[in-house]
Order: sequence, then C-alpha cells, then structure tokens
Amino acid sequence: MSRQFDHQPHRLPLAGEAMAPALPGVRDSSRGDVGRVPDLGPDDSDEDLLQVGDLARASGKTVRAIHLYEELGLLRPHARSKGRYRLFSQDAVVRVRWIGKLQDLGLSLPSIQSVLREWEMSPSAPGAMAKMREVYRQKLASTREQIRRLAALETELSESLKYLETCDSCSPVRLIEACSCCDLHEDNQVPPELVAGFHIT
Amino acid sequence: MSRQFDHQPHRLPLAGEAMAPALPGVRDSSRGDVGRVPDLGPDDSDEDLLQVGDLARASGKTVRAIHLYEELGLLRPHARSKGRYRLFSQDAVVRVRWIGKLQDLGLSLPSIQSVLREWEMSPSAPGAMAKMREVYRQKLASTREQIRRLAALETELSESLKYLETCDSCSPVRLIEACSCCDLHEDNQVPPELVAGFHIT
DNA sequence: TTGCTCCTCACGTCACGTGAGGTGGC
DNA sequence: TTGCTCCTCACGTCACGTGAGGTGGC
Repeated sequence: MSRQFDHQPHRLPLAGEAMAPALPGVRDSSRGDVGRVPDLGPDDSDEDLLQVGDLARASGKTVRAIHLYEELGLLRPHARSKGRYRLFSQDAVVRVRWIGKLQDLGLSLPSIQSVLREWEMSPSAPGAMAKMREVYRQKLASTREQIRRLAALETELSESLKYLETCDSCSPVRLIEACSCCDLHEDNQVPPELVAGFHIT
Repeated sequence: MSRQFDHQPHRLPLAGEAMAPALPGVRDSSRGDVGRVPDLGPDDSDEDLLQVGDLARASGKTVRAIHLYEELGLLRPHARSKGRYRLFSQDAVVRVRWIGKLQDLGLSLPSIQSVLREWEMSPSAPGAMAKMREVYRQKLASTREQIRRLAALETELSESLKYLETCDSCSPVRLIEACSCCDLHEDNQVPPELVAGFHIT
C-alpha cells in the first residue's frame, strides 16, 4: 500500500549525466545505490530526491495537482532524470503542504501565485515579512469567521438530528405528505431549516 | 441599494392569464396593486411572489446560481409572468438557503440532487427521515473534523504571526536570502511551516 | 517480457461568472 | 423614451479528474 519511505530513495540517472558531464549542479545517483556516478564537484543536494508519486504521497496531493502547481510556477523540480522524470528535493514537500494550507485558508492558486511573486520580488526581508503578516492577519480573521459558521451549522445539525429522532415513533406506512400536519413533535415544534428544506416547493 | 422588502411585493400578470383563464392555480396580481385580476378559483398561494432578483437577495445567492439550481431540478418557480419572468413563492427562500447549507456541509449539487430525489421517491415518511438522518449524522462528523482542521490552522496562523513580529526589529536593507541564517528569533526558533513555505525551492 | 512509474497532451467536470443580444413593465 | 429587471444562449474560469498513447527502468 504505502511505499513511501520504507525503501531506498530513488536514484535515477540525471538528464545530461552521460552526455554533458560538464554541466554542474545537476546530478544524483542511480536507483538502488548501484552505478552511482563519481562526484563532479561540490553539491549538497543530490540525496533523497523524490519522484512525483513520492511527493504526492508525502504531501497528500495528487500527481495532477503537483503538475498544475509546477505549471503555475508555484513549484520547480530540483532536476530531471534521463527519462525526463521530475526529481524533487525534500523542500518540495514543505512547499506543497504550504500551498495546501493557503488553499484551506481560502486563497486561490492565482492568489498564491501573486503572493509568492511579491515575496520573491521584495528587495527587503522585513518588508516581505510585513506583507506576509498582512495576508495572514486577514486570513486569521476569515478563518475565525469560517469556524463560527461551521460551528453554527454543527449546532443546526445536532438539533435537526434530535428533531428527527421523534420520527422513529412514526408509522412506516405514513406518507411524506402527512409530515406537514404531524403532531408527534413536542409542543408542535417547528421543523429546523435543514428538515424544512426538503418539504418545500 | 437594498430594495428587498421595503416596497410592494411584485405583482406581475401571470402567463396565460388573459389567454387561458381556464388554467387554474396559475395566477397572481399585477405590480403596484393596480390591474389585479379577479379571483378565478380557490388559490391560497398567489401572494408575495418573488422575482429571481428578490430571491437572490433574500437567499444570499446569485441569479445565475438560482438558474442553475432550477436546471438541476432542485427548485421550481411557482409560476411565470406574461413576460416569462420567474415567480417564486416564499418557500423558495427556505429551499435555496437549505441548498446553501448542504453545500457548506460539503455536498455537491449532484449529491443534493440525489438526496432530494431519494426523499421525494420515498414511500414511507419515517423511512425518508431515516435516510436524512444518516446523511446528517455523517455530515455532523465531517463538519466536526473540518472545524478541527480550521482550528489547527488558526493556531498555526497565530504562531506564525507571533514569529513574524520579531521581523520588525530586522534591518530594512536585509535581503530575503539572509533569512536562512537569521538569529533574531528566540532560541533560534525553527520557522513555522506557513513561513517556511515561502523560502523553499 | 512484465509491472510499475512516469511523460505529455487534451478533454471532462463542477459551480458558477460574465457578457451578448433581446424583451418586459412601470 | 428612460431605467431597471428579467430572459436565453453560450463561452470562460478554477482546480483539478481522467483517460489516451507512449516511454523509462528495474
């Protein structure tokens, strides 16, 4: 089922490895730790590269979604294998999870795109942080509002379920039309909106 | 701005009113209370009909959305005016709000469609109620889960904002690249994921 | 060769948004 | 006539889902 991290990390030969060994900074090792190429220079990021499938499992997103994020410039594979397989660094997991969280906060992918561009364009570190803070401050407010809405819905659901409990004592041969003149509910209680919505039109 | 209920309810001449007065149950009155047609039979629902715009405002949905719901069979106008304007009964407001709540609970319109069909097809009142309860029971669980997720995100946002407060004391000429070796945060605190996500790739 | 994973199009889906071009009704 | 609201197509958008047809690598 899960072949996530319970095996050797992927080590595919990189694009241009044999054909253009002069190209620096683009290396890794081949699968199963056999055929590792000799080091060609100082490089600290040639370990533990992930294929899209691995990244998908590690981040809880689909391969298609990750392709889309890359298309939108939210993500870049660290390298490509000879067979054009995308190879991601571990950082990519953080990035994809980060995208998911911003989505949960209500940002669209185009919004995330522009937030990220602004960040990358920013000439000043604390300036970039200030913009980030503004976004997060607003999202904290809207998230709290969203929680309030869901909590209200939760209450409505509970009350509707309580109301519907009474229906257990109704006769199975009763037709739905009879509900409008039902007197089983205590104090002729008016049905909650989640129940009333069915009956209408 | 809001012309919702601060004026006379709409009273448009109904379709077929002059041409086919024999058609019963399809009536209302003309706008501004002038030109009201005489009653043509027993009918208790010819008052306070709403145009789509009114329904949209009253339910917080767009006209386009209401058209879509009608297309999907989730809603039917009580009647049409001579000019083919849709005329909705007050019940429609409850129905549209109900749709919105089920959407908030995570149901798609096709799902709502089938829930509604099942309900309308059900031969037994308590049987229909039992099915409704099953849906609501599951949705109560998923809503609680969703609230938990959002609450966790809320905590993360708060912590990220707190972390970012420290950046106020950073020099404005600092570049973002310097963040990776920043030592301003207490105990060399590791940045929260919502902050780390920016830095990556 | 088999089995698995990946590749690049490219069309489908869901819940609408957004005009285009026209009519209704005071 | 003006101003507002409505009508019916019909194409656009957003975040993917879902094949189609092909290749990579043990």
